[in-house]
Amino acid sequence: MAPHSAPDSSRRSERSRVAILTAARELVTELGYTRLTIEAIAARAGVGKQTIYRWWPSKGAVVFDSILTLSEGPDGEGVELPDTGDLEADLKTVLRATAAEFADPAFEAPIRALNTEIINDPALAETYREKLERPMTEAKKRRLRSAKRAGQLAADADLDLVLDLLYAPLTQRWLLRSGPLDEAFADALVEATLRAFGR
Amino acid sequence: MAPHSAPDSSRRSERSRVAILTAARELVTELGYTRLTIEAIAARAGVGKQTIYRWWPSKGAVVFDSILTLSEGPDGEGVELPDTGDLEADLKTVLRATAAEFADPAFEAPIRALNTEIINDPALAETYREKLERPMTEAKKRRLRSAKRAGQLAADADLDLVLDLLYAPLTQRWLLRSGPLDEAFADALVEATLRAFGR
Amino acid sequence: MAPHSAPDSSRRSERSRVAILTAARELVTELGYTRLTIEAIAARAGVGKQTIYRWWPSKGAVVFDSILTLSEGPDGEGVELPDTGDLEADLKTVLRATAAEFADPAFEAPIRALNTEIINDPALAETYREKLERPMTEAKKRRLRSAKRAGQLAADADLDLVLDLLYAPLTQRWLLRSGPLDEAFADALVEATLRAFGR
Amino acid sequence: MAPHSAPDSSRRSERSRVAILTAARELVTELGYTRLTIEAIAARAGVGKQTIYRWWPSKGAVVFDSILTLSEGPDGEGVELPDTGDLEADLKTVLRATAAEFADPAFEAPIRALNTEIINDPALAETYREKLERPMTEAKKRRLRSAKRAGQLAADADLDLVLDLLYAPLTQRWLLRSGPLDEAFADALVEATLRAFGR
DNA sequence: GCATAACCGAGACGGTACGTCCAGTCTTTCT
DNA sequence: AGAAAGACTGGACGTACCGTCTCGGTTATGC
Repeated sequence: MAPHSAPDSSRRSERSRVAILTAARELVTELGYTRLTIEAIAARAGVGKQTIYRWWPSKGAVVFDSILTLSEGPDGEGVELPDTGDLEADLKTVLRATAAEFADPAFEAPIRALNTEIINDPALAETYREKLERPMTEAKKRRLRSAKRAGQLAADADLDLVLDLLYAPLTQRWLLRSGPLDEAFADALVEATLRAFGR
Repeated sequence: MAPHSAPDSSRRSERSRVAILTAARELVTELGYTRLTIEAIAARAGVGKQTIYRWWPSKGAVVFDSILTLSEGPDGEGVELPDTGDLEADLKTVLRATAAEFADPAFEAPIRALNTEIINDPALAETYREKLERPMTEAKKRRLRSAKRAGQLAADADLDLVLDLLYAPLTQRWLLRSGPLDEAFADALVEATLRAFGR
Repeated sequence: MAPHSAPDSSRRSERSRVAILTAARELVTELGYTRLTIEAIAARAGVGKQTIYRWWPSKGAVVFDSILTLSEGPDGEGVELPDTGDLEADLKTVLRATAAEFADPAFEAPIRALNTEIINDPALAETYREKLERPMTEAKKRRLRSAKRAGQLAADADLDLVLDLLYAPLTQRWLLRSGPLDEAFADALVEATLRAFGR
Repeated sequence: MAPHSAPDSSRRSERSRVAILTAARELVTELGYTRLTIEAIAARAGVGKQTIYRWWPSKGAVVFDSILTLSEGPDGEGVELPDTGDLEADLKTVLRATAAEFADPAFEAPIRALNTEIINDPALAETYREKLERPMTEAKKRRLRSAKRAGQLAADADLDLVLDLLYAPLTQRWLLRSGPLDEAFADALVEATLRAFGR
């Protein structure tokens, strides 16, 4: 079990912890991050404000934790990308799925909230990379290494750079709403990246 | 001259307008966007709060305008990228410069503030693209079209996609602090992109 | 007009001032002083809490002011005791009236509140003596001096002491509920005091 | 021994009881009654809050009990006033001593606290009269009856009234800080009272 | 050339939320 | 079972800002 989902202390009320995280997730979806308040979370969760302040240092930290619980199945570590043997097809599948996820209104508000916080809070950014991004990044790199072995990716390709080329434009367009986020765009990203690093 | 820098009315006090924008720029650097308040801007500018509310709809709009004045020379439209005839060299120059700008503490706080607002405010995002991004994008595209003519870039290359590949990873790394932002990274981005779209 | 009933500033909202004082008076009667809260006063008065904190330093000060307005007719200074020429009869009238006032539930809660505050706050006690007690004391002394001139009171009687003997036992019994507060007691106080200082 | 000073149960920790009462007495002196909190008492006494709530119904009750222990010698009933045969001299001695006690800073805070509570809590007032006041009152009355027998006090004097005249002005002046509390005042009270009830 | 209306600085106003403190209750662990 | 410890819900505290609203005091035309 991931450590953040366990009580920090044996005295801690699991009931309250879950109620707070649930309320935060709901409210950030309903109101957006800026209009979300600690008082509203406490009220919705049926909890004293002090219980929130006792266990989280800031609104951002609560929301962050509430998002962590979203993306966490029974086995938080077992993320794996499809590997059909065809790198281009697999990447297109994955990027199309990511683009679709960005369009899902249930994810939109929390993820924008998360990014808002991360931009302005280096400490939270560090936690984010550790807890959320790294497992995903590792899974992606495993797929890319498999592609290298299969001769579908240049052996000397910098995997971090490859992932940046694939994902940064997608995230950027979504965050700044600077262009369409359709499957054509996802495909074009994959194709361009593989032109740069393929073989 | 851009309309936002001109008085909206002949009655408007230019002295106050400048004082407010200056105070906003200073305070966002000192405090960060979140801790910045309209009251503090008014106090620092020696201005009544109403004068701010009269001319700007939100804190974000003030900060946005204050950043506009930053990036505006005597002629806001005349941005031009270097064109030595060597696309790769020119792009590396420009991307290295962009990376350096991101590291400048005088730019850091306001630009983070700007991005925070843009993520959460679609209307502001639209204005941002119109006023700040488009002129830059146009200049970049002019340079890329020149490269196409010179046979240094594929004739059918999607210029928006090329620019995304070049700039999104840079911006992303800076915003999320997810990796080093050095000249090697800038160069690698240019090289990869040209491998994908070169010839 | 007494100074405390005028706005401290030309900007001050008379409507709010009166609403706050009225709400305080009502609430102290309904809830008692201890259970009275600034938040409740603000809510009942339809006023922001800050408006209370802007003009009064403490809950005690608000309640005190609200009581001042109680005991203030169109002419705050013109208190006068009856003077029929018969000191004993007049004092009995006045002390009986005082005892009756203590029994009036509309006065009970505020006056207990006032005493609670005065006991623990020397600054408030000073204001109390200045604003509420002194006018009353002066009126009482005027009556006693008239009695001296009429030969009904020893010429060398210490008027402060006489007033203490008359009033302190009454107030004490009421505050501490240490005995009956009836007309017989009031009469006995007057008789004893006149035996000590009469002629 | 008075019941409040004995454990209410054989299980009760005498160590905790004493620690709580001591902490309460110290804290009321240091902070005054209003700023005194149950939490602070528990912390200073090294005791769980529950232990206080288990044995006392309110903050006032704890403070009251802590004051009882102050005024309680090995034999709580054995108070006796001096009886030299000279009533006036004896009363002056006692009233001067009372005035001096009021001036003692170690007594000041607790006794003000006690009065604050008594004014607002009829139940506590009853207990107060029973436990603290009555023994003192009885002792005083014994001395006055002795004076009656000696022909120094009118045989039909209402002893409660006599005591009110002697003590209420003293207590009043101290509580409301309405005048000097010196020996001259104590003497004048005795003299006036004996003029009213003497012979 | 003088009124008059928009703008200005100032700051009080009704509110909302903050982050803290404490009340009084409940639960866990130890003795 | 009582006690120390301390987390819990709840509610008030006093503060900071929000965005709105007067209040006088300049301007700066436009009648």
